[in-house]
Amino acid sequence: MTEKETKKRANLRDVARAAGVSVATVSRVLNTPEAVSKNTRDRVQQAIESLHFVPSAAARAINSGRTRVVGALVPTLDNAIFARFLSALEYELGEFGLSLVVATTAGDPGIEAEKAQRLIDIGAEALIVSGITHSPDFDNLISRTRLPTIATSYYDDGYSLPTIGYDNARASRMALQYLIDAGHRQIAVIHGPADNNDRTRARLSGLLVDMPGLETFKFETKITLEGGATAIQNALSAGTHFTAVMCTSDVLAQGVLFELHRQGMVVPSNVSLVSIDDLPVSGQSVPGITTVHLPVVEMGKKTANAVIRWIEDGIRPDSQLIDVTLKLRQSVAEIT
Amino acid sequence: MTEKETKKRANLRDVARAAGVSVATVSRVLNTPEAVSKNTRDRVQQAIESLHFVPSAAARAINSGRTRVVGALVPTLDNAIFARFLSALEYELGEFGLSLVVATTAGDPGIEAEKAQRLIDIGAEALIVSGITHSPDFDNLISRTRLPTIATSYYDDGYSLPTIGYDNARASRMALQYLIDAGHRQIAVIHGPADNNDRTRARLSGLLVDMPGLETFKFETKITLEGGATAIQNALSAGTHFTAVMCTSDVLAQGVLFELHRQGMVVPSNVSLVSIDDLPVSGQSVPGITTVHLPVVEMGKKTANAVIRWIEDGIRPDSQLIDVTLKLRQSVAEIT
DNA sequence: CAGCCAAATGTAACTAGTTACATAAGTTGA
DNA sequence: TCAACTTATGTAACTAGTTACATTTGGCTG
Repeated sequence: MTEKETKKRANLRDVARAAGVSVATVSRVLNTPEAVSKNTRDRVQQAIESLHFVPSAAARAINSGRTRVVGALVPTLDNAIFARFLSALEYELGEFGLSLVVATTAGDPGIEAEKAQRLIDIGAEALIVSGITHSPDFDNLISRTRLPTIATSYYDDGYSLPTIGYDNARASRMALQYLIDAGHRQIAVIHGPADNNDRTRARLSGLLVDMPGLETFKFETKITLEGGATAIQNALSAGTHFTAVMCTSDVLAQGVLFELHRQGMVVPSNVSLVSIDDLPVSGQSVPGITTVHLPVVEMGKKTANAVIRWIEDGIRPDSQLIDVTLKLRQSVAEIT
Repeated sequence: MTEKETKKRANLRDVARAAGVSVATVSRVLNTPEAVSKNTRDRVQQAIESLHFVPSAAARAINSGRTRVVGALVPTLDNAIFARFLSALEYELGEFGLSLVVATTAGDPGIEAEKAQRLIDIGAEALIVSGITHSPDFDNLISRTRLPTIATSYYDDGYSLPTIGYDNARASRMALQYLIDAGHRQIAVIHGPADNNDRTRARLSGLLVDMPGLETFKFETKITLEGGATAIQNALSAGTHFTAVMCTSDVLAQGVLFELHRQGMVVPSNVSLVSIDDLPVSGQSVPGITTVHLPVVEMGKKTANAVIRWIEDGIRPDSQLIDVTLKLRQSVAEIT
């Protein structure tokens, strides 16, 4: 193996030397080829090919001040609600030539701060996070770097960062109200961990309706199918009477539905079920689950566009409230 | 608004000037703080704070030659099988200080080549792709740039890039064989688009078992719950007789299961069902679906480690075959 | 108190591009 | 035929860091 073969990547100067031109000319071939005569252009192209030259992204970035990278921090990729959001976000950013770095936090503010630091280290031009509850380290980082950052899945006009999201409390109240209107008064509420999760807390707060005779029984569990199944088992064996189950996310509702099915209970004739998210599965399951539609695809688009305006034109976006609607399906029966 | 406020980010020189030291000293405070006296260090730190100084990632990268970014190209984020893979990949890469840029291709080789180019443009140190079927543009790009690239979800020792994945043909044959062993001879096969998808094609090829009396009826559909539901409707109304359904992915199987349920057919007493993927939902659904477990989390880890060795130590990984196993659950009945 | 060494800091040359400005060559018109 | 202009190319100074090497400073020893 000769010295030459082990040598590192060719740079602009190497190409210029090989083609017998100046670095400026090579740069022109790359960026404004029409400004270079066909003859020289071909010669430079050939040198580029034979040296396997690929321009350094870092060197370009240092000049333009742009990395064209946006970072997103989400609790997990395992819940389709985030995957769908990221999918829309990635697509829309891509339309504007921006790339998306995804970092998962497992819902841990410490990990979030760490990964946010890393995203900044790699030169992310903007950050997208979930919710408005973050660690002091994270808050300091954002205020110190003044990096364009948008909080999603949560609307709060008073927050220090622009928020693009929905009213989580309203979403759960809509679901609850539907149960109430159908005559339900004893309701098991199955929700994810409330610690460090302002979306969950907001959804729980939305259930604090002061109504005589209304009883809710809360069961906390992890947001997985299995978590939903375990929680409804607990609810059933707790001996409390309830005619309906309300889940704070569709993954839980799906787990509940499966477990009820397994136990021989039929939705909605034995128990009613409502939820929040409206993942595709809630439209396909049997019965279809009545759930509050969270427009995460729309949120992804709006977030992407807001980010683009912010980093491209320096216009800090206003917070945006995205409307939610209750999707009526077959999982709720009237209590007569 | 004064000139000063609209000015752009502070750089090393600005900090040095403000602290009354040289750029080298500021750089030392950042990288080897112990080499700087407490006094100067504090002074520099203060200047950094007050100027909101954040070191430029690009300038760092230009010196180190490292961006610490890895790019992954997947067909979609909407299928949990890819989300789970990326999740494991991101986690493992993160342990080594690498960030993951995710790009979706919608299974289109043209988009894949485009996004690969963009990943290279932003300085990705390595690429991870799905399968071994790519556009000529993509192939040229990889061979020209010699960028470390690993093909996943597919094992093929003879491919030009290292592959880390499973034997897709074997996976589907395992599922089929299980049906055959249970006495099934008429089998509806529901699969995703075979165009541009070598995983699907390999899975279909695994079904070409030469066995007297064995009949398979193929139905192509899009890989969504709804796609599965539509396909099984078509299979039922096609008038062909089958005692079992084999799906090439769990999302389809789930759609089939829901639709069969909707039609009042019971799995497995009326129809048996097998699949490939082993998403969590197949363990929770009723009945649990017998499906071939694809170890995507393990694949994510192995891919991450291979990438790290490649870019960190220059050791190009060998292809790795990851074993698949049939996960027995309750969706298959014996034909007697 | 000179001499020596280590610690602290500075100078300037790197990394790999882009680009303003200068210059050379070739074309056109008076 | 020479000024005026266009076109093509080169020179060198930027971008924002890192780092090898040089220099200064201070403490300790003989």
